[in-house]
Amino acid sequence: MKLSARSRYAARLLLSLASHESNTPIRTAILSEETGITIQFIEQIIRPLKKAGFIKSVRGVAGGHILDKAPSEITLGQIVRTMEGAISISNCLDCDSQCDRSVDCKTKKVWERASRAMEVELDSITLADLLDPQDSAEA
Amino acid sequence: MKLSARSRYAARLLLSLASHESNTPIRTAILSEETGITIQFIEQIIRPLKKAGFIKSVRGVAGGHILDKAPSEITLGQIVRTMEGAISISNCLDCDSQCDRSVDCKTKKVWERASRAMEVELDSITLADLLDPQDSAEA
DNA sequence: TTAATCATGAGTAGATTAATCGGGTATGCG
DNA sequence: CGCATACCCGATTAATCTACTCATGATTAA
Repeated sequence: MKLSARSRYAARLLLSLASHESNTPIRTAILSEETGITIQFIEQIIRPLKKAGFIKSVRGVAGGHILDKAPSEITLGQIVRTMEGAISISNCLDCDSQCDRSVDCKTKKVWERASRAMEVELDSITLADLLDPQDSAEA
Repeated sequence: MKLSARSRYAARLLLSLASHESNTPIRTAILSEETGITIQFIEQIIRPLKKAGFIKSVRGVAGGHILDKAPSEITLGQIVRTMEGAISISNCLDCDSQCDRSVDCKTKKVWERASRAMEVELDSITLADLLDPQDSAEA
C-alpha cells in the first residue's frame, strides 16, 4: 500500500520548484541538490510531469525547469494521479477490472470507499498550502 | 499504492467465514471454493489472522476455522493493519523513519493526512456492514 | 491406527521497481 | 562555425518484493 518513489519524488520536485519565487528556470543539478534525488532519476520523473503540464523546460545554456502553473492550482491528488495512473488501493478498481467476482463483490466496495477518501484528502491540498509556513491549519 | 493480495484475501476469507451463520468450523477446502484462493495460500493468510484473534481453528476430523469475534466487532481497518503492518502510503511514516529530511518534511505531512483519511474510512466499516444486504447506506 | 485436517518453515518463479547508461538534441556565445 | 551547457529519451540492469508452492509435521476423532 505504498506510493512509488516516483510519486513521492514528483511531489518533492514540484515543491522545490514552487519554492523558487523567481521566474528563471532551475537546473536539474540544483533540483538534485535540493531534493537528494539523482540527476538522471529526476530527468525520468520530470517527463510525465511535463506531459501533464506542470512543468515547462528551457534547453541550452541558462536553461532549466520552471513551474507552468500556479502552486495554488496544483493539488497533490493531481500529482499522484499523474505518477500512479489512478488513486486506488486495489487493481480491481482500475479501468475495466478483470476480476470475475466484481459484479457483486462486497470487498471491492470497501476498497473503493477507502481509495476515494484518500483521493479527496489529496485533492484538498495544493503546493501553495505546503509552501505556507503555517503548519497545515486543518490537519 | 496497492494493497497486497494478502490483505484483500484476508478480507474475503473473514467475510466468507462471517457469512456462515452456523457455529461449526469451516474447512479450508470450503473456504477455497468460496473465495477462489488456493488452499495452501489460505493456510498462509490465516496464520496472522489467528494470531490477531479473528479466527479460531479446530484440528482433526470435522475441524476447520471459525470466527472468534462478532462480525460487528471486526473492522476492515483492523484486518488491513493485521496484514500490512500499518495503514500508511509512505515508508517514512512507519515506526522510526530513517529519512534524514523527516524533521520538517512538508510532503511527509501530506502522506500522513492521506493515510489517516483512508484509515478512518476503513475503521468505519465492519464485516457486519458488508453482510447486510442493503447496499452500503452511507457510501 | 488410520484418515482427516490444520500448522509451518523453507523455497521459487515471475513481476515490479528504482536507478543507471549511453547516447541524442536544442540553445547561446564567441 | 565550434563548443559548452543543459535538457531529452529509449533501453537496461540489479535488487527487491510478492504471490504462491512444497514438503513435512502435529492433532484429533472414529
